[in-house]
Amino acid sequence: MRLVVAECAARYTGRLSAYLPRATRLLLVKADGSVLLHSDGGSYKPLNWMSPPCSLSSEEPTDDQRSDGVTEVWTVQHQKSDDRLVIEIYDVAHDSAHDLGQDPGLVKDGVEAHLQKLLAEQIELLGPGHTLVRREYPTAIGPVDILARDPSGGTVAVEIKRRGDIDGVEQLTRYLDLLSRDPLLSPVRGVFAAQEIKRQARVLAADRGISCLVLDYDALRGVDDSSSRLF
Amino acid sequence: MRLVVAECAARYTGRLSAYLPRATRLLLVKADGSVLLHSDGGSYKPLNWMSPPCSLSSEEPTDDQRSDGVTEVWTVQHQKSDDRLVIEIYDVAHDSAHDLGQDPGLVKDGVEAHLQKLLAEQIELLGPGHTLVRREYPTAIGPVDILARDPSGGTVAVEIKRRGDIDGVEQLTRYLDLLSRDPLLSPVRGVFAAQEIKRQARVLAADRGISCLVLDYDALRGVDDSSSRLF
DNA sequence: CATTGCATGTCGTCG
DNA sequence: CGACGACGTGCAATG
Repeated sequence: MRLVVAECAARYTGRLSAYLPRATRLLLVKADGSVLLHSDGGSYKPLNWMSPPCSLSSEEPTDDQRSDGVTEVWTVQHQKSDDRLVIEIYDVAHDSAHDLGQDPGLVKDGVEAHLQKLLAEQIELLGPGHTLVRREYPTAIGPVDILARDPSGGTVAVEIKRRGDIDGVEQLTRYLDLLSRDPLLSPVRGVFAAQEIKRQARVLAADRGISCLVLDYDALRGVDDSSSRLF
Repeated sequence: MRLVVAECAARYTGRLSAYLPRATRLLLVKADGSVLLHSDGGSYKPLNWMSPPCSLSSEEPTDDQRSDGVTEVWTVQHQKSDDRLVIEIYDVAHDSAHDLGQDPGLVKDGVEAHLQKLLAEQIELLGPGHTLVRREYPTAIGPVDILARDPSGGTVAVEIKRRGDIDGVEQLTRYLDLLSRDPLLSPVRGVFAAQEIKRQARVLAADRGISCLVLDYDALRGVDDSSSRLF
């Protein structure tokens, strides 16, 4: 990894065209040739960048550029597309290289997957007498998160999201359309389950006869946590 | 901006829990206190990070940590939530600070906006005799990208995307449902326009009687480019 | 300030 | 390798 702090200007052309006026920034060159231009604020997204696979080449400035104060020109060209980032470098304040080695990578919990597992284990949250058919019930247009039976023999299709948005209701609606054509499953009721359900999603769900179920992650985990069980 | 290259381990807790095992990484501390942990690969997304507004504090390691080789512990706490990033620092290979000043920011072209403008100017792409009513035609559920009239006096609602996905068809369907209730507009036909239209979106559109229009950005620009005009 | 929809999204998984 | 959905999505425009 090479770290350069320098006054620079940059132009990106590819899926769009963008220009970055002259200012002092961090230029981060990774081992795979990818480049990030960071300012001293904003979020984790760089002002401009080139993703791997790409190649970096450095050239001498033209006479015009040199008279403007440019000391070096970097061209970062994407390997598989015509995306290109051209960086004009003026004064360099810092330049260092570091060997980082391979990174073991991030270890993280699932979220939607975890909610799905927990709700499947506590299927009675759908109402008394409900039984699980299966998680990830396959259909022609994709898997339904949870399929269950209610006590009267009807089917319940559950769509689970971390945040319940209008898109999730649309998705569940498509599943319900499809599933209710199957005489072995019909009638099919829909349940939209999420940690938080937006007002618009709630309205759309109500309009389509879909129930909403707010999931309390901590409560679900609490019941699941064997250390908190009494039996 | 402070740049630290060090062997470190990190734990994030907040919307999820994640752990980053011991390895050498870049720790980038911005002026607003935000922190990015980058490895020497991947794309512009850091392995772990804390977004502003947040505060960074450095503490002495506990005896256990010290005996493990930890020389310093950083705690980055988000101001408005309980998101927290704790970084255990082992050997430090590099540590430098730089004054970058304010950044003028990125100047970029629009994309969907540009496509919308170009299609509005070349509305005959919808078919001969079509006329533009207006761009961003307002409705109760949001603006329709383009509204036009066909030669028979019917209305055409156009939804424009850079990439035509199933969501865009759903969005257009909601507009069509709403618009066709207006006797001044009815009948309303739908056109789904994008630079690239996915197969599933195409199928769903066909099922709902919506036409698909693939936009060639270069061709649209070519016609728009005054230098290429003959008149 | 909350909501909405785009993004040079990036990143995983699965066919 | 492409497509599909989730994301600690981030981010700006908008009511």
